Amino acid sequence: MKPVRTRFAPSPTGALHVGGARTAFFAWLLARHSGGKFILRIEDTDRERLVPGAISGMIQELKWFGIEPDEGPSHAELLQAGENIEGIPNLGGAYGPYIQSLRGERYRAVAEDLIAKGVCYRCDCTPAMLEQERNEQMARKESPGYSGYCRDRNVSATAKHVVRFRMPFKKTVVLEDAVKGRVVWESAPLKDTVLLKSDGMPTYHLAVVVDDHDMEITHILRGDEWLSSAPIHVLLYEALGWEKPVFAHLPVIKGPNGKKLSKRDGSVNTSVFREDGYLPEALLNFTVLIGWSEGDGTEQEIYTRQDLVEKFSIERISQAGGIFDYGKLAWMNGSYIRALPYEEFHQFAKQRIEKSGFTVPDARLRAIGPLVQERVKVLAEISPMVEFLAEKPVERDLTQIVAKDMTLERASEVLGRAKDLLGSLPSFSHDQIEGALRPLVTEIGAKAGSVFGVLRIAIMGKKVTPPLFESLAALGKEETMARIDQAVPLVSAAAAQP
RNA sequence: GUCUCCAUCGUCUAGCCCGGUCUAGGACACCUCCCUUUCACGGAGGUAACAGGGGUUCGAAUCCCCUUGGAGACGCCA
Repeated sequence: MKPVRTRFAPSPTGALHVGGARTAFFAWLLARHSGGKFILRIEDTDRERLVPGAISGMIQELKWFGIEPDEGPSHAELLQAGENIEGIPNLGGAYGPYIQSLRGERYRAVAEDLIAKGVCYRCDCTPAMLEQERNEQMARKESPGYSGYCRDRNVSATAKHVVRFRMPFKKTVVLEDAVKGRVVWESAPLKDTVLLKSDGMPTYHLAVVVDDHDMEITHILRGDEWLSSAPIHVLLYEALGWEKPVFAHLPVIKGPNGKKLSKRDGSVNTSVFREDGYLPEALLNFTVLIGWSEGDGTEQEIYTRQDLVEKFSIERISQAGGIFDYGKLAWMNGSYIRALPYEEFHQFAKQRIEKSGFTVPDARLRAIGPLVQERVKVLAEISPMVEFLAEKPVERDLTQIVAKDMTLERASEVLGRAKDLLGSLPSFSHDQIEGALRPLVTEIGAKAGSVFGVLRIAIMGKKVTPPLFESLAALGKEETMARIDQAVPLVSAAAAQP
């Protein structure tokens, strides 16, 4: 049994997408599960769509998820490709370079070999010719594809040309896919695909086959969208006399509308989820569960990275695509946040507050933090929830005070009484505050929610806040009294309005 | 248009390969109730699915065929 080697092979045309991330997770999980290697390879053969910084970005995003490839672009390679290496691990490995644009010679050599074998041929048709051909085919309602005009023209190697695969006229191509099962194609409609572009760069089809072979990849895990070009790859392996790796085509992740997940559906880039305050463990857990299930009858939904590594298997990958349910992700993320040791949550809270541009004394935050921790689903919700602790003026929407059993007049009374009650407290603990305020409810004769609601608005400026007594205790007596004093005239004035 | 893949609650899925134990299980969401100072958390219930039609069989969510629906591919993009 050969040691397992899997790879994630993104093209650096943008940021890491959750779909791509899940492909990476599956490949990484399989490698870790079987004690094999996980390789990162960059497929940057399209010079036009290349986005500077994308390679470093990919590596950083994977790192955020706690995934560091066993092999991948070294610093030297990154530099050659014009990438930044600051804060980027120096991967490297025995099968490099791991950036395809650095391996051009190898592909060209294989292409020459293929031409010599008669499997491929040179073609000098211009893009304009091809487009016209395609349009005519479409007009005739035929399936579009290259006619094979240059097949036997022996186009000179010195002319500007591409190299095409000579698709057999009649051949049955069979792929035993690890998730889809046996898939069969007839070669005829497959057409003569370009393998080497006129700029000397390989297309995906050539590069992927050559690299997976050269890098001794044993399992190709990739998105469903590649299934239709798999027969080309199978034929290439056969023509080259190379042993095929295991293919596993992963079910797609769809948006809520059932179509391919796109920015319109919500966040798609992992960096955006990070900024919103999703935890990497939660996002990983969630995405892995789209298209994979343990399936032993347990009701488990929350899996640690280690659980996943132990339990993952290619056999349990499902065939049908799944919709990315943002709501369920939010639930799961909240569950991960609640499970955090408080100190960790505290640090996250401090970072978030700092980013929001206000300051909260650490003692105040610490007093209320645990209550906030069980209330947020994403880290971004922390700041608005603790903003009342900041040393800055409170903005109050007094209209929110009014309820079925609460008027502004009565609110004035509530505030006046609360001021007396709280003001005479020797210490400002949760119990003391509750002891003082509880009797006020019966005294006023309104629902507890309404009475305490008045205090929430007056002191914290919001109707929905962490629990009142804890909040006041966190604020401290001095600040609480000051805020009541500020609110009293405002409420009286509002009550006096017609 | 051609090719390929897919099809269990609204969503993620278990069950399907090895038909009976499935009056189809879990989770998210939703609804009700409990807890309760708001919001959450937690707890107890509830609504909700085998796409349709034919076979095969004593028996089908499970096997076969067809239909329908959905998705992807058909580029000197990956």
